[in-house]
Amino acid sequence: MSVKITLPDGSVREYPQQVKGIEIAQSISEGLARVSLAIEVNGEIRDLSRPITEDSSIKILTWNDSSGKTTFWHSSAHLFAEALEALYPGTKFGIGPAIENGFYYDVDLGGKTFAEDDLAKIEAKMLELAKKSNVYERREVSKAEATEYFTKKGDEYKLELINDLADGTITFYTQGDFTDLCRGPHIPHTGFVKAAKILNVAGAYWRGNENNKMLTRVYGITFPKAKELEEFLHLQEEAKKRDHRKLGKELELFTFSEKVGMGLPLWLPKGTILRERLEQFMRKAQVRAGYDPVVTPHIGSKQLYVTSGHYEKYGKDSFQPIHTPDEGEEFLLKPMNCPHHCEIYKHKPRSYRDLPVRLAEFGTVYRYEQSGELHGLTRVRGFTQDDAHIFCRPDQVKEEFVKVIDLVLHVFNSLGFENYTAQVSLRDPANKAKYIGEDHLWDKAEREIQEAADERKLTTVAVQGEAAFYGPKLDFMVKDALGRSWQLGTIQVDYNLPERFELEYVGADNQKHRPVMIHRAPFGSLERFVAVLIEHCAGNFPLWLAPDQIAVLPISEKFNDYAQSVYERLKAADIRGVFDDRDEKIGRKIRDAEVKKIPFMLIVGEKEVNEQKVAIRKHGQGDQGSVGIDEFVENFRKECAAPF
RNA sequence: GCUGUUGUAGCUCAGGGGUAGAGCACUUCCUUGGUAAGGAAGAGGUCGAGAGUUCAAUUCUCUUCAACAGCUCCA
Repeated sequence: MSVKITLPDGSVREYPQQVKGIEIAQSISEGLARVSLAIEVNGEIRDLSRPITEDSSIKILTWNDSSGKTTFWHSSAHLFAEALEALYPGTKFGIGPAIENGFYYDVDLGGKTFAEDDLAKIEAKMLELAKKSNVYERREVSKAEATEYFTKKGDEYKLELINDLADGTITFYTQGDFTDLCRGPHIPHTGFVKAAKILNVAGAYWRGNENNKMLTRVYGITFPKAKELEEFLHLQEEAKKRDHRKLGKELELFTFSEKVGMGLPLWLPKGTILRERLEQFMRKAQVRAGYDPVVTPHIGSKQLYVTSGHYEKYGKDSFQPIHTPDEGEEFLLKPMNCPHHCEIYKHKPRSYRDLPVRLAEFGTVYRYEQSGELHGLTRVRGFTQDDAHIFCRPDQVKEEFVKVIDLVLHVFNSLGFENYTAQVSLRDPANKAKYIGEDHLWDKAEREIQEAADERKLTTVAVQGEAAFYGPKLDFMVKDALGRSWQLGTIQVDYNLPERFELEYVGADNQKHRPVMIHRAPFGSLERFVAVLIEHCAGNFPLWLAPDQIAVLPISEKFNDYAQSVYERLKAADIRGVFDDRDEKIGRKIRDAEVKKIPFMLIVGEKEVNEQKVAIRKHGQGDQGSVGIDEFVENFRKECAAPF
């Protein structure tokens, strides 16, 4: 008996039945066999040591395959656990999966906390055990046997996991003296691990439930070559330099004050320019797309939010009502703009001919985020949404939704955001109590979102339980410099608030009908968008956004008058910048302007005064030669063209 | 909110039971310099806040506030 094995290049080879992955690798080449970590068999990743019993399509996985890395890191989690058990006997283990960069393991250290040198000790132990090249041995065990093993070991977490597994599906993996409950697969042996680093240690609730005990989550990463670890750590350092919190401070874009309150950003003058440029960009795009700007107050009476359902849903977890001298009168800081916009819609009767009505507002909202959640500008307690609500007829929903997708993509393209994920955020079918509204309307809304996304050929991922309480969403997720994912643009279909606010329009049949609402914010919030933008361009903003576009740098005081006149001419041409007339050498002025990431430096000395020119130096690119001022302004305008 | 770590000058950080230090930034003076840091002097801090231990606390203990990492949450 033999099996037909189809390789990734389409070629088919015959092997004896029970052939092992490693043997296939060897038959291809010894070199491949040496670096093989696992094998993909008909889409399933397996140990190289497991026999293949039927005709299959396979792929030998190495470090160059992402699933090869995943397997490597998962096996490294076991190696970590082995090291931990050797150093700290009695440690109990939760789960230890591979993640995007490395792995983590949730452990119960019985009250112990790690110090710096503990981490170094663990790393050393991991490498010591790796050197033994211990084989990861797979063993199928009965539920009873598995239970017995971990009962004896006294690991209640593993027992809980086993309890949820069906008998006959349980496997153990053993390497060296360490045995773990694990479905696998694993790399052949520990010897592949040549570098290990414990990255950080944090708390994590057992099984992600905040009512459970908090375990210690240890994050680590390993590599098959020491040099790759160095490179990884170097990249991490580089990423940290792009952190918007660091750049925001250095470039004087925004700040926080304990006295003002946590999570309440203070926009500095330079950050405000950035923000206002973005607002202007969006305003123009929205006027073109048929939106009407509106303005509403920062507070609204409690009754408004009782009607919308926000009060019931978030009342206890939000800023508490503001009381007036009048007995029983309460106002809430607005957490959303939609209720206000509903009332604008309602101020007069609407005809089907008027729809869609698109009301847009840069609305500042306040949400009482948990203290541990606050994070620079990406998660704050007061922020401004580029919000709008589209009130339309049911037959217009899809068309309107698609138009909004186009607007979001226009924004992302204009700012060079290419690596976004379009996420269809659905409700959690297991927990419908979290949401308001009727099933069939939810189903309809979810369907419409997916159809609209398909129409624009967006690659989407659907995630359950991520919907807003009043409706499903299409969220545009973008990663920050440190790999954390944030929701920027969002589009939501809502059948519920129109119901709650009793919104109506008169149809062609002269009957009253209920409109549908689309909530949408292409930036999401200005704060978060700016944060991600800062990290995306590392503080080197596109010219049309840069707070300071030019710096005029006289070579000595003698040329200050000419430099000043140059600066005034540029200012008159709406070019933003600084005039550095400090008593410093030109090298110093250049350095300071470079550090501030100012796109253009205009250097003037004796030569430029005589020729009535300016010497141009571009940020990061050095001397560009000199030109007349009018010529510079003209070139600048071309280069500065905003995407609107 | 939870677990852990951290909190010293505007910024980045050192120090440590006897009321504090560096570099950069800032001010003044010297210097008038051609493409990434010229020189000198000066000023600047209740050592996050509150309480306790002590003859003495910025240092030790507790509480609290904030930041950071992760978890949980995110209209």
